[in-house]
Amino acid sequence: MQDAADRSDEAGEDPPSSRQRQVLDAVLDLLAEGGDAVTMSAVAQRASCSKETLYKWFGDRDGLLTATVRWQASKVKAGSFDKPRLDANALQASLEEFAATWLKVISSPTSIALNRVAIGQAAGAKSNLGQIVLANGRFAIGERLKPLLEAARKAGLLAFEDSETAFRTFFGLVGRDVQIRVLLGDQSLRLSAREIAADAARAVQQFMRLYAGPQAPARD
Amino acid sequence: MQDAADRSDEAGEDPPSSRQRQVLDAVLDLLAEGGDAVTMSAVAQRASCSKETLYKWFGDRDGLLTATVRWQASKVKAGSFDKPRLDANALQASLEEFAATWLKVISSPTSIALNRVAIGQAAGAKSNLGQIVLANGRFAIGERLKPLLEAARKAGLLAFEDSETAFRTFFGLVGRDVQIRVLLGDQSLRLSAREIAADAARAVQQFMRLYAGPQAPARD
DNA sequence: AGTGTAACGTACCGTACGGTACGCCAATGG
DNA sequence: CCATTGGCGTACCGTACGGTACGTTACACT
Repeated sequence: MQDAADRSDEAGEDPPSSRQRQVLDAVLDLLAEGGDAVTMSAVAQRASCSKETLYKWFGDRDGLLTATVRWQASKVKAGSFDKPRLDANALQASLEEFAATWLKVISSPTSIALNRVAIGQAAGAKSNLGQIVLANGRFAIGERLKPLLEAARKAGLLAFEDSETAFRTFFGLVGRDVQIRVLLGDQSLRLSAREIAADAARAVQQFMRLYAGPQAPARD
Repeated sequence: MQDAADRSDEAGEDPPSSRQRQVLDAVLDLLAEGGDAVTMSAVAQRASCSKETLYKWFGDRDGLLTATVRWQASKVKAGSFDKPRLDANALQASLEEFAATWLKVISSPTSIALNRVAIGQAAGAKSNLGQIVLANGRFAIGERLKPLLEAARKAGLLAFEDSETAFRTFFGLVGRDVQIRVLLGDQSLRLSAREIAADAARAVQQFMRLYAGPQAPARD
């Protein structure tokens, strides 16, 4: 049977095939309609494949979930920063876009469900699903934002010692209590596109106020 | 048997008896050593009581968890604000105490485990455990902090339109990415008492900078 | 002491779910 | 046209856990 041989995907590095992507989309579907519904049988049924195939392709439930997180992350990868021309307006616009994107992601049903599952798994010692989610969420966005922050510092628009610390403040100003509230199922929190834009603008304004550099335009 | 009669605790309002508190402490124990270990049998064994008693007292697993959350919350209730004399230093000290207490709570194993369980339950439509946790966590601290913020505004130390919004900013500046990271099991985040104090001081300083009122002392 | 009640311990039931086995079909390749 | 392979569907197994039943013990009240 040579299990070890065809388990090169065990490290989770191989990009999924087209059929596999269909399966992962089925997982995402199920996830979106209530995280507790994601059982191996349900996935197999939804994706019209057999459970045995699932186990062959993904090893076990954890592997399936891990692949799903990576797949979802690969879809969201967008809006990276590459503006060589950086003035105060461009910085503000870029930061607002980052903030709005981030808010949209963390309040999306898919992300909520994924985070819930990962957090549930994080209780038990086994499984590094939480790490995967962190790497593709919080840390990925940090790495994408830092170049922008550093470019802004170079241009004198921002001033800070450590870009990690500056980013964490930005993260806090943008997310505030949103993530914990949606994760705990707070129904009173409704984020429309308009509110997201307003929140993003407010967060960026506060951030700029805390981290304004020598070249930053004077405020009021 | 008159079930309905002796189920006056079904609403979850009655304070637990001493023996019941022992049981709840057992749950807290189990919770702290890995949230997945909290099974009804494990609780019964740890608390040296029978499962039947658990069901009689708490109705079902959800009721037990709910009672545990309330019990834990009742232990943490501390450090409320009642200083009539409010100057900049007192405000800063109070805010820092709030921030430090909050950081200590959300990074404690008990709180992490409790939040994980509640988030896990929040996936399914049933159970309002998430609401309970929110009410005793995020919202409780909000209600405790707002009087302080409003007193500070009255004294001209802070300026803001809406205390809820101001609080949310404070919340974000204090918590930043801490809660999501600990919930997802990030091992690289270690919060010593010293770091917590430093973080609290930084958050308060940033907050005061954003919300300084007319009577606030000039900075640098 | 006798009776009643609360609660302990344990055994038990049903179900849900992760994981495996196996039979069948369909396409591909000689 | 036949054989091999990959994948579908289904049935099945084992276990873990929520919830229930029941016999027994310990204490309280009269």
